[in-house]
Amino acid sequence: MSALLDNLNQAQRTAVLHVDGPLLILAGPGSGKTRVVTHRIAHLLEQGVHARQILALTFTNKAASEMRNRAQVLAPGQPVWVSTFHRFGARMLREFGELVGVSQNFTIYDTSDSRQVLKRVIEAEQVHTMHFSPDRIACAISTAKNKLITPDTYEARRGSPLSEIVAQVYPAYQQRMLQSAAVDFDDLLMHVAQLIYHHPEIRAELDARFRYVLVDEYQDTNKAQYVILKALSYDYPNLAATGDPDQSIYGWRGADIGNILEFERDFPQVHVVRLEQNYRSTKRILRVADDLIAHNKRRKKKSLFTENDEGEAVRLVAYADQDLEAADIAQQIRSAIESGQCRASDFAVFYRVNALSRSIERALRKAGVPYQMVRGQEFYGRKEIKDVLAYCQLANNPADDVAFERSVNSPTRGIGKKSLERLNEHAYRYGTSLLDAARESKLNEGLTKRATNSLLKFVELIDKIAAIAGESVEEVIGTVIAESGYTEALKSSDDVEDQSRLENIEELLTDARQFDEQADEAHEGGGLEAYLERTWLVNETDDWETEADKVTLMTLHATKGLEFPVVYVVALEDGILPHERSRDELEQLEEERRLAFVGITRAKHQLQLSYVRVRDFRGQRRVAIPSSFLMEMPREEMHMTDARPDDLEFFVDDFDAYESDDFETDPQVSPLPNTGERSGARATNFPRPQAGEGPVVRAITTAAELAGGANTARHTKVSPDVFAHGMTVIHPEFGPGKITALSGAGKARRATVQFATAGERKFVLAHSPLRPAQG
DNA sequence: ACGAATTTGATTTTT
DNA sequence: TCAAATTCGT
Repeated sequence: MSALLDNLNQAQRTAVLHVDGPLLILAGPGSGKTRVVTHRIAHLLEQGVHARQILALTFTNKAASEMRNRAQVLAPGQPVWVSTFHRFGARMLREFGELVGVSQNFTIYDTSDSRQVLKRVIEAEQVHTMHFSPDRIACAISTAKNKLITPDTYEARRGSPLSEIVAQVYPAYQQRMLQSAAVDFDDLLMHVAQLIYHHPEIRAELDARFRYVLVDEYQDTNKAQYVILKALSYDYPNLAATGDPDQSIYGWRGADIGNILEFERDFPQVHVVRLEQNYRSTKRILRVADDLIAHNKRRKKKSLFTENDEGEAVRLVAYADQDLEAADIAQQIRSAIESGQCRASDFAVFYRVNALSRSIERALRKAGVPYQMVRGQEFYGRKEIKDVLAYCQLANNPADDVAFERSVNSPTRGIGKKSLERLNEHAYRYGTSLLDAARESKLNEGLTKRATNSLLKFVELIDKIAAIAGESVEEVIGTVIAESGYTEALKSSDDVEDQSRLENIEELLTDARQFDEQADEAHEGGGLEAYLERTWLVNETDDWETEADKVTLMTLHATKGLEFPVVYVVALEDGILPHERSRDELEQLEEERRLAFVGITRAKHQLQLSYVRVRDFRGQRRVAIPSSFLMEMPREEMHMTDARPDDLEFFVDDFDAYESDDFETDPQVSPLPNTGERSGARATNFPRPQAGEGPVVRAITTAAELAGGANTARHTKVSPDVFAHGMTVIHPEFGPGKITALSGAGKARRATVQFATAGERKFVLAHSPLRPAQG
């Protein structure tokens, strides 16, 4: 017992020793939250609480396995159920789903699958979607589900065309999903909430079953999750929520920060514990983070402190472009490793969007520094993997029309669009699944002999797979591969892509084998459905090798809960962080600020923030503006470096703006001394907006936006529409050329130009320096 | 019906 | 830039 409290501070002990009644742990970054939670679990067990009565819920699989493992160490042999919300939902639905219309063998559709369904529904219902994309509609449906608005309770708001469309599409979509025995991610929560709401006896049973519920990252819960948690904490109100409003970064997914801000109102008898001592970062890193987050209006004030060292100044570096940014970071890491003081795994590079990883990757590769990118979804999301799994899915759930459409003609068996249309008609008329429609294809007059034959053979194959579904997963998938002809089609192709597809399928088999072995060892779980469920709810992020000695590259969202000795956050630029889509709304802007906060507070000893003057993004070059967040950090904690290369010709040539007022420094602040650790680097003033409203840096954005991009100042005079096929044009670098192809209009207008000396090039005209030749 | 070729359009974050 | 959608040719 006493061992459990060793090395814990007062606040932490209070939390660990809390047994009954609601508990709210407000845990700042690096405050030892996971430690407290796991120790509390161990303490509960010591107090005689049965392991089965404890339920710990997290958002990510990564967090779940971390917690599970650490609890395992403290209390060996007492298997506490640690699960993600979605897995928990899935488990509940397998048990009780029939009560809300969900078949026991349901399939979980990922975003692209459910998007597919939505498109079909829109088509079938002949809904006029006006200018709203399926994405937009899907998003609205998702938002509704997160708020527990069901198809019957959804009401179109007057004056909102989108909501009118949703009111039409949502019920049809949901019906189609249920018909296919499929649920989407949001359904996993919504159906459970519905279940509990409509069946008080089940609610009571679950409340009693899970007497002690622990929730991690409570600030990220949405309404559905909130309702479920409350329902599980009614007769036994032992809900322990951990979270930090300042780390709420999933508002866009329906997370309601109000849940944590109002926890005390929801549970008046709550015991609140604040963990404010940080054990992770240096004083200076923490002050930078703290100053930044203090700019948020909607938050609970916290006083973060640490007894750690003062530490080095946080570095803020301005680079000329992303390649220099990447190269310098790679170089820094490389020399630190070579000096023997650090391992590659001490370093992490964070960015706002995945697309920004490219230059970093390239530079690290070039510098010979090992790295790993943590990106979700990749493996199970690959086409070939989904194709193979679709056979299994269909065998497990014959109503799964998405799986049917995916597998029926890959590899191609002569069942094309027309035949599928016929099948769909038949299925619609008789209210059957596509698989059953295929079974009856002899009765379907619209089908050709050839198609009928293929379909019957396909049905036979699925039946065969279904028959052996009880065997090991490896065997099932092996059968699919052997009998579907999928790999043969790949083997006979000489496309290099297909070669790697084959390898991926091999890997899938290995994965399945491992799953079988694990299930065997654990004497539980296993089976095809369990495996499929894992592919639906688990991504690679979860088996990210923490052990490997590699630099970690990840998006800011993926960093939550992690820490690294040295952290780089790149692209602190306006429009990237904060992201451009969050510019108008204060709430969203604050979320971006929290995102930056989360990234910064991952750093233990060293932190470098950087931005770039010119960024190539989505194939376009833009003059970048330093993030406004940089102005909100305390400059006395930071060391500013302007890493301009000595030769500036390139930029002077291409960017008039570069030497203009736009980046002029604030004369009132004296420059920091140059420490000269990098050649060609000089200390400079912090770029700030000029006084008064409408700072000059802003002016660029506006101009750039007006012209549909940057680097247009010199070229705006030439409208893209003056160009015509066959016209002779002049390019400042490539010289004269002839337009051989044109497409698009306005700022999207593109041209292919055959140059006399430089060969063929393609341009987006609005952003190119091309001009018609005179005369 | 199929695959190649071309065009278009869209790009945050994740269970 | 890159993937999806559409058109085109066989």
